Amino acid sequence: MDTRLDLVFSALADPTRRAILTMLLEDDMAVTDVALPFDMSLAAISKHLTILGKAGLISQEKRGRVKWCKLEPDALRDASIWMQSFGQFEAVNLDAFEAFLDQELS
Amino acid sequence: MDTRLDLVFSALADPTRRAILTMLLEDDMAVTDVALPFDMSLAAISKHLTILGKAGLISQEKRGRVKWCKLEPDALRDASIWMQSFGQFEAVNLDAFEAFLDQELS
DNA sequence: TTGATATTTAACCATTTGGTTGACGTTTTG
DNA sequence: CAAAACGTCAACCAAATGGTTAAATATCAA
Repeated sequence: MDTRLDLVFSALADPTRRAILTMLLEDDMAVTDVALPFDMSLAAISKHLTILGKAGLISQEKRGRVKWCKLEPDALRDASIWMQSFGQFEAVNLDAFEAFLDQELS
Repeated sequence: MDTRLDLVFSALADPTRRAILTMLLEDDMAVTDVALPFDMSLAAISKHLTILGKAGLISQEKRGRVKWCKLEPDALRDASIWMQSFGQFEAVNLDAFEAFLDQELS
Protein backbone atom coordinates (compact mmCIF):
# COMPACT_ATOMS: atom_id res chain seq x y z
CA MET A 1 0.00 0.00 0.00
CA ASP A 2 1.87 2.99 -1.34
CA THR A 3 1.35 6.37 0.18
CA ARG A 4 1.03 9.43 -1.98
CA LEU A 5 4.54 10.46 -0.96
CA ASP A 6 5.94 7.12 -2.17
CA LEU A 7 4.22 7.56 -5.51
CA VAL A 8 5.40 11.13 -6.00
CA PHE A 9 9.01 10.52 -5.07
CA SER A 10 9.37 7.35 -7.08
CA ALA A 11 7.73 9.04 -10.06
CA LEU A 12 10.32 11.82 -9.78
CA ALA A 13 13.19 9.35 -9.46
CA ASP A 14 13.26 8.63 -13.19
CA PRO A 15 14.98 11.13 -15.49
CA THR A 16 12.61 10.44 -18.39
CA ARG A 17 9.66 11.30 -16.21
CA ARG A 18 11.30 14.46 -14.90
CA ALA A 19 12.02 15.47 -18.48
CA ILE A 20 8.37 14.91 -19.37
CA LEU A 21 7.26 17.12 -16.49
CA THR A 22 9.66 19.81 -17.64
CA MET A 23 8.21 19.64 -21.14
CA LEU A 24 4.70 19.94 -19.75
CA LEU A 25 5.74 23.04 -17.87
CA GLU A 26 5.69 24.76 -21.21
CA ASP A 27 2.33 23.52 -22.45
CA ASP A 28 -0.15 20.68 -22.46
CA MET A 29 0.83 17.95 -24.91
CA ALA A 30 -0.54 14.90 -26.71
CA VAL A 31 0.99 11.54 -25.80
CA THR A 32 2.56 11.15 -29.24
CA ASP A 33 4.23 14.54 -28.98
CA VAL A 34 5.50 13.82 -25.51
CA ALA A 35 7.14 10.68 -26.90
CA LEU A 36 8.79 12.43 -29.84
CA PRO A 37 12.11 13.55 -28.29
CA PHE A 38 12.73 10.23 -26.53
CA ASP A 39 14.60 7.27 -27.97
CA MET A 40 12.00 4.89 -26.66
CA SER A 41 8.76 3.26 -27.83
CA LEU A 42 5.42 4.98 -27.51
CA ALA A 43 4.29 2.18 -25.21
CA ALA A 44 7.13 2.96 -22.82
CA ILE A 45 6.17 6.64 -22.72
CA SER A 46 2.56 5.66 -22.19
CA LYS A 47 3.63 3.70 -19.12
CA HIS A 48 5.64 6.63 -17.80
CA LEU A 49 2.61 8.86 -18.22
CA THR A 50 0.46 6.38 -16.31
CA ILE A 51 2.95 6.47 -13.44
CA LEU A 52 2.96 10.27 -13.44
CA GLY A 53 -0.83 10.18 -13.48
CA LYS A 54 -1.11 7.78 -10.55
CA ALA A 55 1.19 10.04 -8.58
CA GLY A 56 -1.13 12.91 -9.38
CA LEU A 57 1.63 14.83 -11.11
CA ILE A 58 -0.26 15.04 -14.39
CA SER A 59 -3.84 14.63 -15.54
CA GLN A 60 -4.90 13.19 -18.89
CA GLU A 61 -7.99 14.04 -20.85
CA LYS A 62 -9.02 12.35 -24.08
CA ARG A 63 -10.49 14.53 -26.79
CA GLY A 64 -11.19 12.65 -29.97
CA ARG A 65 -8.37 10.25 -30.59
CA VAL A 66 -5.87 12.52 -28.85
CA LYS A 67 -5.10 12.24 -25.14
CA TRP A 68 -3.84 15.48 -23.67
CA CYS A 69 -1.41 15.56 -20.78
CA LYS A 70 -1.44 18.42 -18.33
CA LEU A 71 0.92 19.20 -15.50
CA GLU A 72 -0.65 19.15 -12.03
CA PRO A 73 1.91 20.96 -9.91
CA ASP A 74 -0.22 20.88 -6.78
CA ALA A 75 0.72 17.24 -6.31
CA LEU A 76 4.24 18.37 -5.58
CA ARG A 77 3.15 20.44 -2.63
CA ASP A 78 3.12 17.75 0.07
CA ALA A 79 6.42 16.36 -1.07
CA SER A 80 7.90 19.82 -1.21
CA ILE A 81 6.67 20.54 2.29
CA TRP A 82 8.09 17.25 3.52
CA MET A 83 11.48 18.16 2.15
CA GLN A 84 11.47 21.67 3.50
CA SER A 85 10.94 20.36 7.00
CA PHE A 86 14.48 19.02 6.79
CA GLY A 87 16.22 22.19 6.11
CA GLN A 88 16.09 25.78 6.31
CA PHE A 89 16.05 26.09 2.56
CA GLU A 90 16.08 29.59 1.31
CA ALA A 91 13.40 30.62 -1.11
CA VAL A 92 13.81 29.23 -4.58
CA ASN A 93 17.06 30.20 -6.18
CA LEU A 94 16.21 31.17 -9.71
CA ASP A 95 19.71 30.78 -11.06
CA ALA A 96 19.77 27.25 -9.79
CA PHE A 97 16.38 26.56 -11.32
CA GLU A 98 17.52 27.81 -14.68
CA ALA A 99 20.63 25.65 -14.50
CA PHE A 100 18.52 22.62 -13.69
CA LEU A 101 16.13 23.32 -16.50
CA ASP A 102 19.02 23.51 -18.94
CA GLN A 103 20.36 20.26 -17.64
CA GLU A 104 17.02 18.51 -17.81
CA LEU A 105 16.35 19.67 -21.35
CA SER A 106 19.74 18.67 -22.73
CA MET B 1 24.84 6.49 -14.72
CA ASP B 2 22.51 7.97 -12.13
CA THR B 3 22.42 11.67 -11.61
CA ARG B 4 22.34 13.11 -8.14
CA LEU B 5 18.67 13.93 -8.58
CA ASP B 6 17.87 10.29 -9.44
CA LEU B 7 19.65 9.13 -6.31
CA VAL B 8 17.97 11.64 -4.02
CA PHE B 9 14.44 11.05 -5.29
CA SER B 10 14.70 7.28 -5.32
CA ALA B 11 16.19 7.37 -1.83
CA LEU B 12 13.18 9.40 -0.70
CA ALA B 13 10.72 7.07 -2.42
CA ASP B 14 10.96 4.46 0.36
CA PRO B 15 8.96 5.02 3.57
CA THR B 16 11.54 3.29 5.75
CA ARG B 17 14.23 5.63 4.50
CA ARG B 18 12.05 8.69 5.01
CA ALA B 19 11.35 7.51 8.54
CA ILE B 20 15.09 7.15 9.15
CA LEU B 21 15.69 10.70 7.95
CA THR B 22 12.96 11.93 10.27
CA MET B 23 14.61 10.18 13.20
CA LEU B 24 17.95 11.73 12.32
CA LEU B 25 16.35 15.15 12.29
CA GLU B 26 16.33 14.92 16.06
CA ASP B 27 19.87 13.70 16.61
CA ASP B 28 22.77 11.70 15.21
CA MET B 29 22.33 7.98 15.78
CA ALA B 30 24.23 4.70 15.73
CA VAL B 31 23.15 2.13 13.12
CA THR B 32 21.83 -0.27 15.77
CA ASP B 33 19.67 2.45 17.29
CA VAL B 34 18.35 3.47 13.89
CA ALA B 35 17.28 -0.14 13.34
CA LEU B 36 15.52 -0.49 16.70
CA PRO B 37 12.00 0.73 15.84
CA PHE B 38 11.82 -1.19 12.56
CA ASP B 39 10.51 -4.71 12.11
CA MET B 40 13.37 -5.57 9.83
CA SER B 41 16.85 -7.04 10.07
CA LEU B 42 19.87 -4.93 10.88
CA ALA B 43 21.34 -5.87 7.51
CA ALA B 44 18.32 -4.39 5.76
CA ILE B 45 18.68 -1.13 7.68
CA SER B 46 22.37 -1.10 6.88
CA LYS B 47 21.48 -1.26 3.19
CA HIS B 48 18.99 1.57 3.54
CA LEU B 49 21.65 3.68 5.22
CA THR B 50 24.08 2.97 2.38
CA ILE B 51 21.48 4.17 -0.11
CA LEU B 52 20.88 7.33 1.91
CA GLY B 53 24.63 7.84 2.08
CA LYS B 54 25.13 7.46 -1.68
CA ALA B 55 22.40 10.02 -2.25
CA GLY B 56 24.30 12.35 0.06
CA LEU B 57 21.34 12.59 2.42
CA ILE B 58 23.32 11.32 5.38
CA SER B 59 26.98 10.95 6.29
CA GLN B 60 28.41 8.15 8.39
CA GLU B 61 31.42 8.32 10.65
CA LYS B 62 32.85 5.37 12.50
CA ARG B 63 34.09 5.96 16.01
CA GLY B 64 35.25 2.78 17.68
CA ARG B 65 32.85 0.02 16.82
CA VAL B 66 29.94 2.43 16.44
CA LYS B 67 29.07 4.06 13.13
CA TRP B 68 27.26 7.33 13.63
CA CYS B 69 24.70 8.54 11.11
CA LYS B 70 24.17 12.23 10.56
CA LEU B 71 21.57 14.02 8.49
CA GLU B 72 22.96 16.09 5.61
CA PRO B 73 20.07 18.34 4.69
CA ASP B 74 22.03 20.22 2.05
CA ALA B 75 21.60 17.28 -0.29
CA LEU B 76 17.88 18.00 -0.31
CA ARG B 77 18.45 21.48 -1.55
CA ASP B 78 18.73 20.79 -5.27
CA ALA B 79 15.79 18.43 -5.22
CA SER B 80 13.77 20.90 -3.22
CA ILE B 81 14.58 23.67 -5.67
CA TRP B 82 13.59 21.43 -8.56
CA MET B 83 10.22 20.71 -6.98
CA GLN B 84 9.41 24.17 -5.70
CA SER B 85 9.98 25.53 -9.14
CA PHE B 86 7.11 23.52 -10.55
CA GLY B 87 4.78 24.60 -7.83
CA GLN B 88 5.73 28.21 -8.08
CA PHE B 89 5.73 28.67 -11.82
CA GLU B 90 2.90 26.40 -12.75
CA ALA B 91 1.22 28.41 -15.47
CA VAL B 92 4.34 29.93 -16.88
CA ASN B 93 5.45 29.40 -20.43
CA LEU B 94 9.19 29.42 -20.95
CA ASP B 95 9.28 32.66 -22.89
CA ALA B 96 7.61 34.48 -20.07
CA PHE B 97 9.80 32.73 -17.57
CA GLU B 98 12.95 33.75 -19.41
CA ALA B 99 11.77 37.32 -19.63
CA PHE B 100 11.14 37.23 -15.93
CA LEU B 101 14.62 35.83 -15.36
CA ASP B 102 16.24 38.56 -17.47
CA GLN B 103 14.46 41.17 -15.48
CA GLU B 104 15.34 39.50 -12.22
CA LEU B 105 19.03 39.20 -13.05
CA SER B 106 19.58 42.68 -14.46
C1' DT C 1 41.97 -14.35 26.05
C1' DT C 2 37.33 -14.96 25.71
C1' DG C 3 33.11 -13.34 24.75
C1' DA C 4 29.79 -9.85 23.67
C1' DT C 5 28.58 -5.82 20.74
C1' DA C 6 28.41 -3.31 16.29
C1' DT C 7 28.19 -3.52 11.59
C1' DT C 8 29.00 -5.24 6.91
C1' DT C 9 29.20 -8.80 3.42
C1' DA C 10 27.63 -12.69 0.62
C1' DA C 11 24.37 -15.59 -1.22
C1' DC C 12 19.91 -16.04 -2.07
C1' DC C 13 14.85 -15.07 -3.16
C1' DA C 14 10.47 -12.78 -4.73
C1' DT C 15 8.74 -8.73 -6.60
C1' DT C 16 9.01 -4.50 -9.13
C1' DT C 17 10.77 -1.69 -12.79
C1' DG C 18 11.66 -0.14 -17.32
C1' DG C 19 12.01 -1.58 -21.57
C1' DT C 20 10.57 -4.37 -25.99
C1' DT C 21 7.25 -6.10 -29.73
C1' DG C 22 2.87 -7.10 -31.72
C1' DA C 23 -2.00 -7.14 -31.65
C1' DC C 24 -6.00 -4.42 -30.69
C1' DG C 25 -9.82 -0.77 -30.26
C1' DT C 26 -11.00 4.06 -31.57
C1' DT C 27 -11.31 8.02 -34.09
C1' DT C 28 -10.28 10.67 -38.03
C1' DT C 29 -9.43 11.23 -42.94
C1' DG C 30 -9.51 10.24 -48.01
C1' DC D 1 -15.72 1.95 -46.73
C1' DA D 2 -10.69 1.58 -46.28
C1' DA D 3 -6.63 3.26 -44.47
C1' DA D 4 -4.01 5.97 -41.36
C1' DA D 5 -3.20 7.99 -36.79
C1' DC D 6 -3.55 7.72 -31.66
C1' DG D 7 -2.90 5.24 -27.80
C1' DT D 8 -3.24 1.07 -24.74
C1' DC D 9 -2.80 -3.80 -23.59
C1' DA D 10 -0.63 -8.31 -23.12
C1' DA D 11 3.21 -11.09 -23.01
C1' DC D 12 7.71 -11.20 -22.36
C1' DC D 13 12.59 -10.07 -20.68
C1' DA D 14 16.73 -8.35 -18.00
C1' DA D 15 18.05 -5.76 -14.30
C1' DA D 16 17.17 -3.46 -9.99
C1' DT D 17 14.99 -3.44 -5.37
C1' DG D 18 14.04 -4.80 -0.77
C1' DG D 19 14.08 -8.26 2.07
C1' DT D 20 16.14 -12.71 4.40
C1' DT D 21 19.85 -15.62 6.92
C1' DA D 22 24.48 -16.87 7.96
C1' DA D 23 29.17 -15.88 8.14
C1' DA D 24 32.86 -12.49 8.67
C1' DT D 25 35.26 -8.38 10.67
C1' DA D 26 36.21 -5.04 14.10
C1' DT D 27 36.17 -3.26 18.56
C1' DC D 28 35.25 -3.18 23.38
C1' DA D 29 34.87 -5.34 28.09
C1' DA D 30 35.77 -8.92 31.75
